[in-house]
Amino acid sequence: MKKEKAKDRIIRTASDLFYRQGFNSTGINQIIAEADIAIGSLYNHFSSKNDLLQAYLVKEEAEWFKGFEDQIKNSNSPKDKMLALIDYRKKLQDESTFAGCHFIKIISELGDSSPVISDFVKSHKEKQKIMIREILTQYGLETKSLDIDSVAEHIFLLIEGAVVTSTIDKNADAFAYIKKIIQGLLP
Amino acid sequence: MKKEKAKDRIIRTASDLFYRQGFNSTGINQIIAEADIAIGSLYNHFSSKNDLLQAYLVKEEAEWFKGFEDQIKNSNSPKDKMLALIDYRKKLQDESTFAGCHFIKIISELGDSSPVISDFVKSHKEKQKIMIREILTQYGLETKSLDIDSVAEHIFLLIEGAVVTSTIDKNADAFAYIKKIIQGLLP
DNA sequence: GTCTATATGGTGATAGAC
DNA sequence: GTCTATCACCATATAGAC
Repeated sequence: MKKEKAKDRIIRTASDLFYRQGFNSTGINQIIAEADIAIGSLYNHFSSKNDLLQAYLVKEEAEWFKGFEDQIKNSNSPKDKMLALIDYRKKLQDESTFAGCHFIKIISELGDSSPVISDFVKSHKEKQKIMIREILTQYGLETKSLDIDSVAEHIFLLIEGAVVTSTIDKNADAFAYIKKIIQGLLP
Repeated sequence: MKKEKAKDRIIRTASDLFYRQGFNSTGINQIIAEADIAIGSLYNHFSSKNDLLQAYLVKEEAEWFKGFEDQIKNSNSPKDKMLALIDYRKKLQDESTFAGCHFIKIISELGDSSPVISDFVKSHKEKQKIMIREILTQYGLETKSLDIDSVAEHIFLLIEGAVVTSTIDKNADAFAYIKKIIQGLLP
């Protein structure tokens, strides 16, 4: 196994700190200390702290979809895939001890002060919605009673609600609720 | 009209800045400058920046429930009250140009670093849930088909999802969706 | 590419005069 | 109760040696 490169160590450390402490509460000095790297090296790889933030979000999005593909591997029916999506969001919350969604967190912290970040997050959530619609589409023509757009939005909003609620409550109860509801929504 | 007192001016200014810029991005110096107050006066009224944060959240909660009472004034049926709740959350988002929920924002920014704040937010959301259950209870015994706890949780999660989604999307579309869904859920 | 040293300005908080 | 002056520390970012 090759030694982890400086740049990777920086971004891994920064990601972890941004997520756990928040972006503004994480200083450059802490990042370089925990990554065991010099400040000059950091600014050699990243032009600014904001640049590092963008790299963090890009990485998280890639890992999000990769992790979901993993979760869904053994699901065949559209219904199983949708339930796997709920299990996946629940798993992410469990494993982080309910630290919340990376993307909701950063928007909550930065507001609209950085349009690049706002646009990225909006686009990320849009991708998730599209994914939900694609799963619903796999039901095929036989279930034309299914209003795909409406059901997709309903499911998406329930999941987002469950994620923020479980973050506040520090437990996964909300996921049990929405799993039951969504099972009822699907044929 | 009496002149606004120093303490009130401090908390009003701080609240506005905490909400728009975030807590960590707002410095004491900015607060005293915009409130046109000396730093010694601020620390005379509040023992720390965290103390000011608590005062902000307490004030926001009081205003939240007061504003909701106002919104609901002309609603008689339980159904109208529930729809008024959705309109109220939508109105708060519209008026703040989708700046989001004060309580979700602060938890997203601080994580679990301040248990006093975490507990306060959790308790605030619990109060909202209880309120939803109370409205459902007003349907009375004749609609025993209504599983109050389940429907309350369903409605609550949809609203929370709509609030975070509208914050990210910077539009109120999600509220139109959940209003339709919730109308369908209620007798 | 990585390092040390440093620049410049802001941070929350305190002391003590009036 | 409000003020000014000041503390000790930390922020992000840059310069230049190796």
